[in-house]
Amino acid sequence: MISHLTGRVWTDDLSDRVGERVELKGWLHRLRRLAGVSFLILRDARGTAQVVVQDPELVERLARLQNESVIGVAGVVVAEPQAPGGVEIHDPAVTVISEADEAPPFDLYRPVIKAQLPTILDNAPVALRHPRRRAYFAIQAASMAGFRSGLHDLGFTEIQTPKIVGSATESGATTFALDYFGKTAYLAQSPQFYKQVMVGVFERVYEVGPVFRAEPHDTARHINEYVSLDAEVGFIENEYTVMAVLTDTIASMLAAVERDAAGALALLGLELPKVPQPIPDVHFLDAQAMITAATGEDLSNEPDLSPANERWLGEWAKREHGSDFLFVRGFPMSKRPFYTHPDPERPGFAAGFDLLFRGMELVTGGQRLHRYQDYVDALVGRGEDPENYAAYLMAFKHGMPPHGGFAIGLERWVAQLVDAPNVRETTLFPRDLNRLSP
RNA sequence: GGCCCCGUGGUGUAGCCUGGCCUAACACGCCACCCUGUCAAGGUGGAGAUCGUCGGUUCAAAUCCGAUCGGGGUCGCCA
Repeated sequence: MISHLTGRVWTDDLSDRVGERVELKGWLHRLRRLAGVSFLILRDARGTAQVVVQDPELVERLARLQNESVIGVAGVVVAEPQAPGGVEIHDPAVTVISEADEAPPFDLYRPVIKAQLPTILDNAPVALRHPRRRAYFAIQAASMAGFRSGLHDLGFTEIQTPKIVGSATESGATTFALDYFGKTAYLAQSPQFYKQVMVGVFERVYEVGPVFRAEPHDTARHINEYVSLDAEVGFIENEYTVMAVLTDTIASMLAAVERDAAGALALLGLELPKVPQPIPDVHFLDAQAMITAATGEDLSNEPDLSPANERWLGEWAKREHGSDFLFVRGFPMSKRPFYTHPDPERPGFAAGFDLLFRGMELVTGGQRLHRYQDYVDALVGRGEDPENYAAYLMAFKHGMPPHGGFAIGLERWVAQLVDAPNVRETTLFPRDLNRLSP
């Protein structure tokens, strides 16, 4: 069976095979009929190839096929300056592997799909075949690979933690409840507790997996199921250790995108951002003060940054530091979850950070509490019963080092990277308030 | 969830404010034919929508009003 795969020639290999007779397989991207010659554009997972068809009978056969029919083309690779990419297939024999029943709802062979986002999403199984859309997900795949390899190289171990959990983890964030053999269970909104527990095992762990948020938000940057790139590391000095790991990780992701998704970058005409060493950082209070000084907006009672504030800071970082990235440290403890470690020098503020990427919150991270008694105090202080967190707290009762970590929103990362105005564009099959299918 | 906006053939739009000439227009796709090299090909012709749904106003509604369903933007919140 493997020989069927290894014998396959991809469209992006043709320039190395001039003069050879090869067999391509793929989709009928477009047939351009002219009087004396016709051009069949075949698309496979790697790109497209131009096939020159002169036999009138073959043209007639092809003309009866709808676009997206699956075909095999055997022919000779010829160097031809007039052809897109400099090579084309001559003297073709075409086999129809699987005929498409209908024309696609929109043209896949145009530079961009001319349809609105809801139409594109409703037709995702076809829309994703468009080279530009496919490029987004090639970048996504490369980003995940870079996240994994970067952390692996730093001695991290990949883990997989349960997505069906018995109790709503972080109070506040809304969870999806489900029936679990007659008991109520929840879809995990974060691997937070488990990855911390696993620091007691591997010291350095990461996870790539889905998280579920039942918040009824309906914005261009929220979806209800997304991929979280999580990491957690033990024996840190403070949040700056975590920020350094994150900075390395982002750099690894970008390096992987540059290496593995070069074709996608070229197609999209993208320039990758540089990761400054170190990424500039600003304290929450200083950030607010700058915004107030610049805009006159009174933020003195705001415990958080608004999307508009984040955009302002993104522009500031670009202007003042030439950076697409900016750390904002020291958010008020009141807005952070109970496991957050306070800044020893400013106890009302967290030893944690958000990473803004081009003016959007991309990552949240920081140092966590690590002493059992601190957890009990934090929970009681928030009116929660530590008993409800017994399994989680067991790790701390039995000794945990100072540790911290972060979580990157994968779809947001790609959306910012490719300058997509809506995170749904960089989600294969987005789940939101109104969309459960496809 | 609050506020704002939108809903016209397969797709994207025009028309709506200033009801009637709309038996609804344009572009792309689709179908037919033409054109020795296209590459978002080009040309000619054709099919395809009773204008989200329900109700109201009016001699007359895609166009005005109400309800309802669907969608978009923004804010809260977050990744």
